[in-house]
Amino acid sequence: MKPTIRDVAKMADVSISTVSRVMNTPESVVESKRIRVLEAVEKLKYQPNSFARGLIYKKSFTLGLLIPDIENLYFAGVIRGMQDACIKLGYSLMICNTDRDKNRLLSYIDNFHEKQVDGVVFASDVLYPEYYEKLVGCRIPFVLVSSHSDEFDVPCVEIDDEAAAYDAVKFLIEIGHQEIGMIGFNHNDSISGPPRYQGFVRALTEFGLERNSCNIKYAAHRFEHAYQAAHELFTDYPELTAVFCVADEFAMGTISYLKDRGILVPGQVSVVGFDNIRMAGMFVPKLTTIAQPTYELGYRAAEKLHELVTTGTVEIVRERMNHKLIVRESSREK
Amino acid sequence: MKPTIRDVAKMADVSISTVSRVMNTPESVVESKRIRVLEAVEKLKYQPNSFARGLIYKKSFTLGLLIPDIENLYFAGVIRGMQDACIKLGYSLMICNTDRDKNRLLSYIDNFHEKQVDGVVFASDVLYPEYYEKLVGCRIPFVLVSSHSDEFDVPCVEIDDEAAAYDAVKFLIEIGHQEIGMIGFNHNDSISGPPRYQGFVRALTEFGLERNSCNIKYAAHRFEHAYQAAHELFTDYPELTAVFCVADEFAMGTISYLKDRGILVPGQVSVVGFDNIRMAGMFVPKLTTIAQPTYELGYRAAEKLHELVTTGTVEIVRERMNHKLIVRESSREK
DNA sequence: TTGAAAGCGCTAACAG
DNA sequence: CTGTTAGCGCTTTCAA
Repeated sequence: MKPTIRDVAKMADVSISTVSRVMNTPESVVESKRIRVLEAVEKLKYQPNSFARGLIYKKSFTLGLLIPDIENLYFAGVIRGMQDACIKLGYSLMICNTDRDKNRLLSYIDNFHEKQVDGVVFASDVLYPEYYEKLVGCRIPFVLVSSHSDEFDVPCVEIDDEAAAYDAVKFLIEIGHQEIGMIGFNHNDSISGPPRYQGFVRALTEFGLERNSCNIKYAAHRFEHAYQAAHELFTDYPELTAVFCVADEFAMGTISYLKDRGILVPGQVSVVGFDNIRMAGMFVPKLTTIAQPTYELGYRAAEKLHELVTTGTVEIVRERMNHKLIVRESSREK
Repeated sequence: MKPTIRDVAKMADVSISTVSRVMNTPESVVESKRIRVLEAVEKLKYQPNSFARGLIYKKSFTLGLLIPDIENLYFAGVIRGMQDACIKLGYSLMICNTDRDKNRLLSYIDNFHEKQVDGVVFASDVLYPEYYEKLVGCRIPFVLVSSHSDEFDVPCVEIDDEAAAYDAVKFLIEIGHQEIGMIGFNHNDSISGPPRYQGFVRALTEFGLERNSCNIKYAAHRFEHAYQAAHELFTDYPELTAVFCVADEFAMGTISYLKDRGILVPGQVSVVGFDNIRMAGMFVPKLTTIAQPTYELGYRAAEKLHELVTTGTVEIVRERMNHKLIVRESSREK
């Protein structure tokens, strides 16, 4: 049996209130007793029971994180950032991978509710009304990371997807490409799909390249789909010399396809990715891409959630972080 | 305020015990009351407070998972498997990423202790005596995944690293390679380092190629280190036509290096990896590698831990799962 | 500065 | 079948 406060009290020959005091406000206990208690705590390896504490404080000091796909390296950074912030704030973290399954996500919320998490971070997916209502119904405060909601007024932290996509495409144009394609996220089940598409179109328009704005194929989230999308893209538009991919995985899938077709990257076609996942620098060729500050995104999201949980509100509802173009080997001047 | 059992009881006009019964043994309550209670539960979105429950059951129905590096895709599979097993078993999962930091790991154990997790899975790292003692001191049952301990008698589930490495090297030899090198894990801070090295040597010896057994460089866990190790390996042994890498990341780093040196893979040098992470099939060239059943490893580890937690012991202490050689494009006959 | 006692929300034994 | 009640381990008044 784990030792309880009573065991410690007995061993130190004091009352349980005294033990409780040394655990919480040690300065309010005379040194002699405090030392005895501390010794007993040490000897028994006593840890206050967090159930009993939770019952009283009505707080679990635990945060939840909902991510769509743990096999996507993008989230590893977010998790690390959130985890570090949690340590700093004295919270534990409960990470749940939904595999983009609605029911699974809903049942994780039930879980969070039951376990009384103090708040949850919802990552990088669209916040369907069902999710919103469930979270609100369970009275669980939450924030979004790499996502936002036009429909509901939910705090979030993300980058400016439109501007980032614009920068990527503008770069391609500035190094001389005139025939540019894109491999994007489906608009209906993705939050960053539309803004990245708009950024693509804006850059094109600005440089008088509107005719390119239909050179698009869509893929789900994995490189296999991007491989297929690249096939469709180059079948329909064989003249392309550059493609903007809204994810590094897509860029890898595209390059993989091009390689199988015998098309050189960046020799014949330039490819730029998005996210700057860790592998981007290891791919052959190394990826030119838009870097997202994933670690900081996660860190800020946790801080923001903490702010929401403790004060009941947040200063800035919609927070933006900076992206950055990183030029490596997968792109070349035309 | 979250509703309590009392609120439900009042609304349904029954006693709190009746509410408790419909939550736990519904068949022991007459239908009329049961329905009233269920309606009240629904209306109030009542969830039994898990602190109160935990206090009584002395169980948190939560398992902990300690992983060394969440940015390593190898663990994504393990996590998914464990998560699915947890859902099946009615447990929650608390994932902690140690970043291979001893103090961080130790403090996560404190955390687990405080949060009263019912057990923990320790992944893929060496179980130092400090860790073992702490876990035992906190009376937390635990199992190892992709790891084992010679020193302590701890249940574990892993593959046969020696045999897997042997298979990889044997494959290289059988397709005609005579000059083979290896990029391995350092032996002192890695659990699979020694057996994979032994498998390498055994295959070499069996085919009369012992002279190759010193063609080894070591790397830490990231591809950058493997890139460097590959540089050293080919500087010392330029005659090599094949290299066995103990991780897919190492294979990618090696290929990346070779590419930068202008050496063709698999044209001039064959490379085989280990793990079969998801990206292995997307790399250029696609990786020949040893596949580990990561999902199953995680799943079994959770089941095993559950067995340990509920029965106090496990049937099989050291459990082995099967690996499999997957031949793709990074290797070629000599 | 310290101890006794109430009570957080729930389950389970006990009576009825 | 159902209600009353005694704790689970802890924090926090309230007195002393």
